[in-house]
Amino acid sequence: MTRRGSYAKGIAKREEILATALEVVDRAGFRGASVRELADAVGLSQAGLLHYFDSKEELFTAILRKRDEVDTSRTDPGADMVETLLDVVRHNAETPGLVQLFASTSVAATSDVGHPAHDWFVDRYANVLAHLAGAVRARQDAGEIDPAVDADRLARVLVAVSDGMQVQWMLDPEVDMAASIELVWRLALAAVGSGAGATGASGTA
Amino acid sequence: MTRRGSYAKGIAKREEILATALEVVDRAGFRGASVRELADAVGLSQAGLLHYFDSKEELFTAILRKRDEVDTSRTDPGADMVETLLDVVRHNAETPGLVQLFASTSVAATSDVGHPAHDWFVDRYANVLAHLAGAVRARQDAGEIDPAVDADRLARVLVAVSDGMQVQWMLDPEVDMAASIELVWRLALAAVGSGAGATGASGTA
DNA sequence: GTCTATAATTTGATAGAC
DNA sequence: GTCTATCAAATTATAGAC
Repeated sequence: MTRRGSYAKGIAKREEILATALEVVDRAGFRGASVRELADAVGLSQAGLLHYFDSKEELFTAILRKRDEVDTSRTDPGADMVETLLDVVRHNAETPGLVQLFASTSVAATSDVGHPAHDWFVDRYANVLAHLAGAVRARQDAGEIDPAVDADRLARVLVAVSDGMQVQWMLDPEVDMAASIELVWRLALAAVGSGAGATGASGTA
Repeated sequence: MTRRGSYAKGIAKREEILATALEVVDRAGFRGASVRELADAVGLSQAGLLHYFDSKEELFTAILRKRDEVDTSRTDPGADMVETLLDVVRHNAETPGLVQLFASTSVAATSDVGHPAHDWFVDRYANVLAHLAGAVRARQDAGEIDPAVDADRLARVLVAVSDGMQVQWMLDPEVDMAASIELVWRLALAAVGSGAGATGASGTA
């Protein structure tokens, strides 16, 4: 019954800690918080908290993992992926601390191959991109998006807008992150049959 | 002749240091580098380097400022702002260290009002957004972009794509950051007269 | 399983000689 | 103006008592 990487570590309690940590980061924000701060917040000593996680990075990554889990369960599995993305982004606007944690961790982990969360981010982006590209292709098949548009590229744009708007939103919480994604999507739908996909290169990267 | 904030600090030498630091970060990368590391690289002791900058954050911000300066001088002042953005982003793909430094500093500074670089980022984004929105409006006046599209919002999208693609590019340097911006721009131009601007809210945020 | 205590570093910043 | 030396603080991680 033990899970890979967390053998003998009291999984139930671990989950409980993560649930609490999620709320704490959400409410109190994340300002490069230390393990000790988070430990205090969840009602454990620093050593007590690290008993459940191998390192600081593993701890914070676990929180992000948990966040994804919660988002997934809150979200309609049958919904269009773009709608799901919009839903998650709208929800993000109510969890500043998690946006902060995600933004800083994503930069740290993606820019360092040795970071404990690097591989997780690789998988996460690959997964989201694949789903979004699928949604784009579905619209292309339905004749609603110009088939000349590179679906993978448009998927990357949607993810980039989601990530990039977080910075602008942190600078000014009045900014509507979801509306930016909607604008891109609307433009893609409106540009059907206008040759917007025309480009020199045909590669996807 | 002394400048605000750098009185009695040997401006010429400071500039020389920044020029070197720019190259160093560019070449050697930036992995949350310490002042000491950078000091070694520019041929000064840690104390010697901090003689020219009030703090670590001020130092790294100065590097980013310098980068902008160099970009501005490398760039055609009369060019369309979107073309300029593309030019800068294409150039970024050749300076991984600076992208890394920018990404992590922007997250740290925007998420913390007390960060020494916070105000600079506020100004920087306001400036870039204003220029891009102007470029959008020019196209709208020329009938090349649907006037119903919110120019400020499209400007935010362009900036968000630029920022967001940096993360995807750090995960995979094969990714073409500029091509994503081009796609958005092409979609905007292609969607003219198709009602893509239609939306419930009319606010810009 | 949780805590106390502490190890082992590291870092930014300052004081003061030269 | 630059360096050496050092400070003071903070952090993660671990060892070991209970």
